[in-house]
Amino acid sequence: MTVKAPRYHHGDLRGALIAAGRAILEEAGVPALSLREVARRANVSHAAPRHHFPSVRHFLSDCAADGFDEFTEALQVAAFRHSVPTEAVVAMAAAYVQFAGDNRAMFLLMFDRDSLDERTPALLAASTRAYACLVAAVQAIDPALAIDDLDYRVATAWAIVHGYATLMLNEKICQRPENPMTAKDMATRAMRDYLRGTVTAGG
Amino acid sequence: MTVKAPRYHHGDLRGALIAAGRAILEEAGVPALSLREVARRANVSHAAPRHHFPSVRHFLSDCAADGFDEFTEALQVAAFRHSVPTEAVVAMAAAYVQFAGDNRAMFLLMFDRDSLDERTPALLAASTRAYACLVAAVQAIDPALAIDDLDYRVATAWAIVHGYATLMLNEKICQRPENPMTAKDMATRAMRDYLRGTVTAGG
DNA sequence: ACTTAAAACTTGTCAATGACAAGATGGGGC
DNA sequence: GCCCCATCTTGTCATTGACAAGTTTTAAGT
Repeated sequence: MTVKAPRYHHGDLRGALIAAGRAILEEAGVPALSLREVARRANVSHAAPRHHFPSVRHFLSDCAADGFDEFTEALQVAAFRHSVPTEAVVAMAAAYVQFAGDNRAMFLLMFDRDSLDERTPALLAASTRAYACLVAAVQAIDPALAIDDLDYRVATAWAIVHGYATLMLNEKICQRPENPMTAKDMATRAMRDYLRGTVTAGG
Repeated sequence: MTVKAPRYHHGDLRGALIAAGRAILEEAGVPALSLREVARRANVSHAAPRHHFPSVRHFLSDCAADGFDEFTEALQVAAFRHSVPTEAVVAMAAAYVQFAGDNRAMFLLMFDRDSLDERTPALLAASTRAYACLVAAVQAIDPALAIDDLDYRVATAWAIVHGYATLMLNEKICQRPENPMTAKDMATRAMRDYLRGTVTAGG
């Protein structure tokens, strides 16, 4: 990174704003994030973001799109390490909960419909890629499965990991400190149990 | 209800404020809910709520406590209709997703840690009752289960229904309109599959 | 019954926020 | 070399949560 003299035209203010937004999310969570705070971090006026994002909703949507991209990357890295389809899905489950724990505020934002505009192109594309990644992994277990059964299996696998992630982030899981099992451990075990129960039984 | 002449002292402003808050939640969702709007609905000044709730956080917590009470009631009604423990848990799963769909904003609020103060006595008590209700239903399936395995089973059952509920409320489920399965249908089926896989296999 | 303290409710104020309007600046197309 | 317009600015407004200080009613004590 070269030292930049402050110019009237930033050069890549849009990217800088998103980076600032993500930094705030990571450091202080969703409640601390405002367009004005983002502008302060980027050393621009409070109205500057408006020329790149029509509303705070659109700004958050583009931040979330960034998050979905990294999320998808993490899921794919986990899946690609395994050639057995069921093990790939189990690894994805672990990566899903891990990502949620490592990126609490971002994860909550990504699935907070009320704060986002789902029609934002970047968010739509990124979340679709993440979903496709999940579908592909589940379908690889049983490629000939009927479409309705596939829908159900994908939804259930997703619900298990998303439920664990959400409950964990809201401190509803692992309430007994003497239990060493983490939410990630349990989610992994749950995914294994589910796949064992349905796949071998011909769901 | 008798016609009330407007008095300086409301009589039960606290209750009226919570009722107003719940009405706003139902009609317009979380984003529309503010203490000032609640005060307007109750025909009191903008500072009146402050004498009953130290902050908006505490107000929302007491609203959420109300929600948890009705939630627990709905779960128990569903469970009590079945004498077979596994069927009771399956019925609770259906009731869980049903409640989330019927009370979207309230459900989202109930599990939004960032908006609540979990130490609020009413909320703490109400959410604990809901959790105890879930634990009891799952434990009834296999009363002799080791504590760690029970923890895991409760968490997984919870994650399945909570995952389905959360994904449904954020419009991540049932994206193909030609699939007639609702999130509630799938959650019920998933709970059945999970219990069949683990319970008969001896956890 | 009368006094008085406190609870309940009021108006007024402040800083922060999102959104908008209108002006200043400077880079790129011609 | 000149102008256009994207980019960034300052200024403003309504809304919100929180707080301060004053007013009205209830209720407790004598």
